[in-house]
Amino acid sequence: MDLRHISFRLLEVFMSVVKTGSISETARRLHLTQPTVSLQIKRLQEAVGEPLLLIQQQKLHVTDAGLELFKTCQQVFGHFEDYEDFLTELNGGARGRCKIAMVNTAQYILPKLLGPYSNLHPHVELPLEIGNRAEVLDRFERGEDDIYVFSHPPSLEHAQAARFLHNPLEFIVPLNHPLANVKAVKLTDLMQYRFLLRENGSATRMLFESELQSRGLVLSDSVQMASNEAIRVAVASGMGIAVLSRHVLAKDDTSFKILNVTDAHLASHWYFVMRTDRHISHAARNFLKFAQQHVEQYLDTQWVRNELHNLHNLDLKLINIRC
Amino acid sequence: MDLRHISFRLLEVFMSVVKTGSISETARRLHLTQPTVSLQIKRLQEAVGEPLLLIQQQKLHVTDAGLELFKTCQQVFGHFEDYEDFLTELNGGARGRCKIAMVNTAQYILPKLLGPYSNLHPHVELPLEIGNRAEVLDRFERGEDDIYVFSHPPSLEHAQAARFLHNPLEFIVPLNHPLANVKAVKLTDLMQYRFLLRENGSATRMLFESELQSRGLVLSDSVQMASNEAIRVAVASGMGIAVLSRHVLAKDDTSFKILNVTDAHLASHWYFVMRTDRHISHAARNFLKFAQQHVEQYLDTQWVRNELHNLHNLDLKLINIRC
DNA sequence: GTTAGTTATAGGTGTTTATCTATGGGTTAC
DNA sequence: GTAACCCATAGATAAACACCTATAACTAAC
Repeated sequence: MDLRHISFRLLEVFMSVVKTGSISETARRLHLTQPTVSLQIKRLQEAVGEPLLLIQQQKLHVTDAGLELFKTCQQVFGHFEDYEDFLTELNGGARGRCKIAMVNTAQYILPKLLGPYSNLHPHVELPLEIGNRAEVLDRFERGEDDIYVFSHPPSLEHAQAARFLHNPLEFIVPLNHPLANVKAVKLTDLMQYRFLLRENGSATRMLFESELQSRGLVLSDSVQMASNEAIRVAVASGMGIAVLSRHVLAKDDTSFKILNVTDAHLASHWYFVMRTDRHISHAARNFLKFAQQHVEQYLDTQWVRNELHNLHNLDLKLINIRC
Repeated sequence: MDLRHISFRLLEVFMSVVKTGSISETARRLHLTQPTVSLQIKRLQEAVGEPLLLIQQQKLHVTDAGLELFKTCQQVFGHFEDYEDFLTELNGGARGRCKIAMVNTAQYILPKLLGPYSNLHPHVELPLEIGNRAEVLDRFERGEDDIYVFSHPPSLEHAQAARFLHNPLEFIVPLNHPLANVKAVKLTDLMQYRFLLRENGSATRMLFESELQSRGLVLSDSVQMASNEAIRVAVASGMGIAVLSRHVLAKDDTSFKILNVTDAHLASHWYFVMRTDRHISHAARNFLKFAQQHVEQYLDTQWVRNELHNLHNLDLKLINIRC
């Protein structure tokens, strides 16, 4: 039996012949001519090396080998139907994987969207990668993930990005800090204090430092710390003051004080970023659609800046990835 | 998803790529060139309408859709392997159907062969048809069965036949018959008695009547009866005398007497007959082979005339039956 | 920076295919 | 015996396929 050159079309034709018990009838149903069907069956028989149909008493008769092949075909087509169902789910975004890499700070925000999404589509795998800006940029370079989350979008080629959330920065000081109860302070007032900063390259730090530079200000003292959490706790315990994303600060957290800095309103935005040259999984596409429709619902409405519609010129790309 | 033009070869190639994780390696293994494999995969992806493989970090990576397709293919090939096993059994004659039609008298003989054969190949279906000569000839005409058993072979076109057993006819009389204890009788001595005969067309009767005709003898009285059994019982109960196949008479049956007719040794042979224009099932072929090898073992050796080797120019014919 | 290894693409070729139309032989039904 | 079916075969054609070679582009390793 040599199936190499047997196509599924051929099996379809064969099955129809078995079902109708007639070559002519099959031809009519499949909009073919009778000789075509005759020939197809002949080819199939040659491939199988066994008679499948024969004529007895002027009637088409299915041999044992033919009947068994018919059953086999039923099974096979069943499997492909299952596969088609799988594809449908995949296309509907109900299944698959959406790999997301985000910078540290985003972990205060994104889970609010991921939670509801994951509940809606429990079969979608959502592996998350969290790293500092440099690490996430690396992953982007290598195209390891479907979606990247940055504040301060990287202006790389092959990148497309869209905002979804405002990202205001706040100055925080310990409760017992001299400025803690001052109603309005200026940026220059802060320069004399020790600043606790994230590592170089962090979007928050970049934003802050570029503001300082543009105003010709210089910090008198700074300490580098690896995480927002560490900085928040360090500030609360009096180690210094800091600039942190509003989203990092719980509303009811009274272990520090937020300053009202009247002459500096630092802010960036949170972006979903994707490579334009990579295939975008259905799950990823679907998650973005979900985000577009539900950011207002699941994130603080006052900060939402939903520009995700900009992304939806994503179309399915097949394998020719390198183009 | 449009599988119509997808051949099994294509799926094979795809599976190899998934297994090796490399297009080039697959090309080497399947003795193809790398572009060929590349192109095949591309075609398959177009047919499925979904990316199956993509390149991540310079490595070929199977997508969810690809992996699922791979699993589907495994299943599908599994089914076809099962089917191939089935065909193998079929070809070995271990499975299938061998439809046999025989004339009444043969039912005293054939079961002795069919029993052992059926025990050897329990999966072979052996539907038997039993009828008088005219009925079996009809079946032959319509090609309803694989094998026919006749004494006195029909000289039809599209028929091939081979002997396997001698079929001597015996004259039997009731125990209290005047000739019952006569050592040697002549055929003419019998003409005055009432003969119990099978229906017209029966091989036994044909043989007997042609013998009478050639000798210019005429029966004085005869009664027609439908079965050998009926005749045997009727003879035993004194209703008349009869000519019957030796094989119909049990060796230890003492309810009648076999005459020693010195001037008439009527005999024919038992034949397996087949149509030459019909496909011969593997099971039928196999049964004939079995018969050829085992007639001596299962039938009375003294009567065996094994000429079945004459049949074994049977070769497999595909559907073009009408030729 | 050269080499050896990927994969994709372009272009070419002989073969196979999926079809068709036309025809012939056979059967069934009237 | 004619009409209306059935199926098989022959012959033709355009498309698709299965391959190839040659080449380009990219990466990893030396």
